[in-house]
Amino acid sequence: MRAASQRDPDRTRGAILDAATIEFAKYGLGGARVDRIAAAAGANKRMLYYYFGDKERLFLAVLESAYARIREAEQQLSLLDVAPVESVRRLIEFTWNYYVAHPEFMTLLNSENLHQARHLKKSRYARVLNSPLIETLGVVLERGRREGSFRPGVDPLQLYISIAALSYFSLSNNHTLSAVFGRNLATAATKRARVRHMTEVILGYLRPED
Amino acid sequence: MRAASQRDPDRTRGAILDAATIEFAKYGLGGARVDRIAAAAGANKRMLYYYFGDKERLFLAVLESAYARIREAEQQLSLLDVAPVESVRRLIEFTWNYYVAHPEFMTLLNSENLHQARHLKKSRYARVLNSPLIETLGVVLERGRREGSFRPGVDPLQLYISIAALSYFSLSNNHTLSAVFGRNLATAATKRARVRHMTEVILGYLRPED
DNA sequence: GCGATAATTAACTATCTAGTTATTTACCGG
DNA sequence: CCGGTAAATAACTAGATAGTTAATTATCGC
Repeated sequence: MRAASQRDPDRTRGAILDAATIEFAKYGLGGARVDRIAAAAGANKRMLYYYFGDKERLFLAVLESAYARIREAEQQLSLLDVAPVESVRRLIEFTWNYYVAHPEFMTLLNSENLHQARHLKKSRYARVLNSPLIETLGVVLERGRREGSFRPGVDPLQLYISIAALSYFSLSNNHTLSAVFGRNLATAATKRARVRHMTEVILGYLRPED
Repeated sequence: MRAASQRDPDRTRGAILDAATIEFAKYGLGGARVDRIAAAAGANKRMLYYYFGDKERLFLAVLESAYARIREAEQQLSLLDVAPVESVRRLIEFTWNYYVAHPEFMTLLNSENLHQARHLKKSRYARVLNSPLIETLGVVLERGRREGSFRPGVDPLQLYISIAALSYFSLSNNHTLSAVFGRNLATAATKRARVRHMTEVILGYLRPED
């Protein structure tokens, strides 16, 4: 630990990255303003270019750090320590809770998809961003099948995408859904109903035939 | 029908709306440029303000027309003419195909959600946009339950959201998913596998107990 | 403590951008 | 066929915007 000093590259870089995460999440890549990022970070705008090159590379750094955080959180999940059904339930709830706690992850991904993932494609990190969860989920599905609680032939990647989809869509599109259906879908009660439904869908699907 | 003339308010207005749909879908609200919209529409930029007021109100007009188009397409679906299982299958495939054919619908919605649906909330149209499909789906679910092919207690709105979610997420986030999992999820084969999986998830969930 | 270098600052610029002003022209009812 | 109005045009502006230049200062190894 270095004593607080007038210069601290790590702190400055980190403050810019944090401010950029908030700015990009709030306004998208096109709507984000580098001046606002610098001001929010309490840094001179020049430092943004000093550490990240330009706005687009800063955006990539923001994306990479957002992915790193969700992967880190996923590591805390101990899916192999509990029964398969409980394991899937846990994954669904984790996914939901993570998106609720980190809505910026969704808006950043939306922005990146608008741009056809052109920043992420340049990432030398991309490999690392791949979730090791898919393999673990494969083990869980196989265990569940053997003990008779899951159907056979479930592709873990497809299932993982479906679990993400159910939470992501209802949270990310919550505002337009609420506006169009004329109901507030963001209350505690409607959120609980949504988690219950999603869990029923996935576990209902996984039930073996007969 | 008026003969082609040098002036045609409907054509000009329509050309601006079409160009704006493409521009907003491609760059988002923040990244869209009114000069590009005017140029693409072959109209003087001033006409954009003449017909729509400003950029934000143009964006709302684009959103409203996009919703009107999907609701119109939904009307073509005759869900009550076939058996319940076939009806749900048809809804899933319709949803998928519509998003595939109209990817701009998803990016426009993402943009609007980024801005917390603040444009749609101002819309005097929003109510009308509410889909009558939910009621129809309720009838289908009830029929299926009575004939023994569906489980009881399924909320039609929740199911509709889940069906939309499964297609929407995999298409909208296709680019980041492909980049992160190092697989091309946009080939004809992977798309077919996705539709098969989604259908299995929904119909598997809807199966009655025992 | 000193010289090199990394970190930081302020001021600047060329270009872009949403929106406006002022004017012109096509068209339609009478 | 003409006068009023709706539709369209061109030129402009004030402020914003990403990125740069050039100079300054703190820190660290020696």
